[in-house]
Amino acid sequence: MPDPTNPTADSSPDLLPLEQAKAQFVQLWGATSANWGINRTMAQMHALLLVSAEALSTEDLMAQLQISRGNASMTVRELLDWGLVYKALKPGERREYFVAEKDMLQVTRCIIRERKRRELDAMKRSLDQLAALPGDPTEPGYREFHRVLGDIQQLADSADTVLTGVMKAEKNWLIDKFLRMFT
Amino acid sequence: MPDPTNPTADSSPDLLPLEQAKAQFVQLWGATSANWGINRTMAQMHALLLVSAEALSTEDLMAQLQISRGNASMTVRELLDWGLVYKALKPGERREYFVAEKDMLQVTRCIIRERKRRELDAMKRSLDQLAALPGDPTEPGYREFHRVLGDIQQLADSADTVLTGVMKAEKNWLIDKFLRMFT
DNA sequence: CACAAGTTTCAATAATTATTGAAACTTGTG
DNA sequence: CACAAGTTTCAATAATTATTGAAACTTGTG
Repeated sequence: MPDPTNPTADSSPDLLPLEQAKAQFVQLWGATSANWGINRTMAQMHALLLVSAEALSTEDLMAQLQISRGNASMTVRELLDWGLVYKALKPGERREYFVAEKDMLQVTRCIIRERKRRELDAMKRSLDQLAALPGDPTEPGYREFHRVLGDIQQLADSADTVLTGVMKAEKNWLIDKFLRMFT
Repeated sequence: MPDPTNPTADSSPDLLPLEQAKAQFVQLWGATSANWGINRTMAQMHALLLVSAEALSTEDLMAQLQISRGNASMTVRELLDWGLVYKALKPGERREYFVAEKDMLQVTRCIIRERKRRELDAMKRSLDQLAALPGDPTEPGYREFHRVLGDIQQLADSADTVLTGVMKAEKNWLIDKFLRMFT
């Protein structure tokens, strides 16, 4: 139900240019996340906190993203779990505030750590199990199947090595190395 | 509606061990894909073709994955688009058969190429647009916002450099380099 | 310990995304 | 060019995933 009087629309003329730019960034980040198996609200909230100069409360997040209290609560907790956002308690205030980790290298590390743990590590375990299944080496497709499996395991190992390396990387180390490698 | 007489269940005793292992691999690949914004059928079909010694027809794919003709047709076309699967026409046969690209380095390249094009390149364009928006540098959050934006652009550039490098990499080059880098 | 302020949980529901299957289309062959 | 074999399209529907919002819970304070 589009409401032309609703002042939260993107191109609303009563937003400051900076606020408009921020809103666009939040939208962009949310849209991008769809391709990566991350839910839109989480990506938008992360984006919003990234470009906020001050800490935001659950109320602020609800208002700015137009989401329910439940959604805001669960999503903020998930961001805390990932290590992408910290609690910022204001002295004398009951209400909790949140700030994003702003160092993008640190952000990258958090994301790699979580996704590696949830996906790559899990997949490697499954592949190992699969490769260990008994089978008859004289069966026609046996050799083919185990070759493909081995190749995938090798690939997973390479990915693991690279991701672990990136996580350990110091600031600038990464870019230096890669530039040297690829140029 | 589970049907205990249905012989397509994973652990069916009338499947050869190898067939069971293949089926498990197809399942694993399909489940993993959920985290990556790739639909399950596409991942399962790719997995099935990867571990098939022979070319498979649309009929074969429908039967083995228990999917409709429409789904099979659209998914196989998508795999062709990505360059992950080739047509294999059998002389004297009307029906089309399909084989997967089996070189995993080549597979990696295809996937990187497509995802980079669809996501990273698109995102970089949006970020550039966003950074070019006019704004008042004296506004309180202006500096903060543009710093974050710049950091993200830098990160995107690094990712671009790395991915482009991987795409150009020769066989073994990649693993050699990475092992040298990270060990 | 009663209460107010705030947070979390989770069943119901909405929104989104994937799949079906029948009709339309294409293509090769007698 | 009629027909059979096969393929593609796409509106309807099913399955999945995200969100709401009210009730239950927690926590700090007078």
